[in-house]
Amino acid sequence: MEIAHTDDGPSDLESVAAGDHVAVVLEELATLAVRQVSTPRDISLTAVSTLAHLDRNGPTRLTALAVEQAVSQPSMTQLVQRLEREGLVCRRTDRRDARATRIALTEAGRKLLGDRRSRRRERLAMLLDEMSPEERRALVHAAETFLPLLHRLLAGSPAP
Amino acid sequence: MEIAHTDDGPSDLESVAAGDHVAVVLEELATLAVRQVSTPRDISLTAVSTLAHLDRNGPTRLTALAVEQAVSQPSMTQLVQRLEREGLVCRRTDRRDARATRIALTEAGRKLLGDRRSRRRERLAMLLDEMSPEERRALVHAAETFLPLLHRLLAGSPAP
DNA sequence: AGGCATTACATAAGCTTCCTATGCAAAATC
DNA sequence: GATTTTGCATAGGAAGCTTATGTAATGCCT
Repeated sequence: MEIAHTDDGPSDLESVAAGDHVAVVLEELATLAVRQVSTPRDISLTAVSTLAHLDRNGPTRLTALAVEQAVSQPSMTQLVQRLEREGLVCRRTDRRDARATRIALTEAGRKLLGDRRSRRRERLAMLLDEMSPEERRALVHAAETFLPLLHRLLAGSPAP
Repeated sequence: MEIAHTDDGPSDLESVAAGDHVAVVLEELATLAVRQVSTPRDISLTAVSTLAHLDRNGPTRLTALAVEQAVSQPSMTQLVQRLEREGLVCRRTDRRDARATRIALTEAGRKLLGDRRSRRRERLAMLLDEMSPEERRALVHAAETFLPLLHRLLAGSPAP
């Protein structure tokens, strides 16, 4: 293969070496995350993520939600129908555009998010409580260092 | 709520504070990982993970694979049938136990894993190549610090 | 204003991957 | 040797996603 973009030969070698390290970590990380997240207790990942978006950004159009969650528009239609049936969101027809509907979080939806957050918070606190204060500080620091770098890394990554 | 386990009051408070930080990072991490991973390019996550297990551990019983991947036995039966149809694994009946079948990786399966790895390796190297050497080193260091701590954190976590 | 393309969403049909319930043969146990 | 257990297969079904298509409202253009 010929990756001949610029003249940074040595940098490229370093990148490969670093990649071997990072790849292992990323793989494990992905496995952990998927194991933790992709086992829906009662509601799907996309559903929670959508509710969270509505909580942060207020009423949003269906198509915008689909783009945000990187799913097709029909998928989001289905999801919203489910969430509406469960009383977690409600639709408001846009006054200015009779085609569009603005999806909004209901009180029940907000409560569900809150409950999930506090449960996770408790659980995490219990786990952290079993670590020593040094470990805890180290974890917080490592997490805060790692995340922006990971974002930086994936910044140039094309959409999957 | 009353979490009155021992007398480590101040530690508990610290845990909650740390948890708030870590939770944000973990959430983002999970989102990134899921976005990257759970979009199967050509083969499902469980499939790849199963192949990887076979590559590391050699021929394995179907039930053991199911436990390993945390799916039901029928699901694993289906998955193995698919993988077999695609020529990625083969079944060998156990000589000592006529009920059992040992699932083994074929050459094609090993090749698929290798191809995936080298592709990922290239991609990661390209991404890392756009970072400065300092950023690269920082990322490697952060990753290596973060992972063991995360493992330590999840050690006491019950199975989801 | 009328005609046409575009936009926002809904519906239909199908795929993948998982599940539970059940069946059956080989092995283990008594 | 009869019964239970184990290892796997099959049947039937649900969740969540997809593409293809339909429909109504809007914007644009002459």
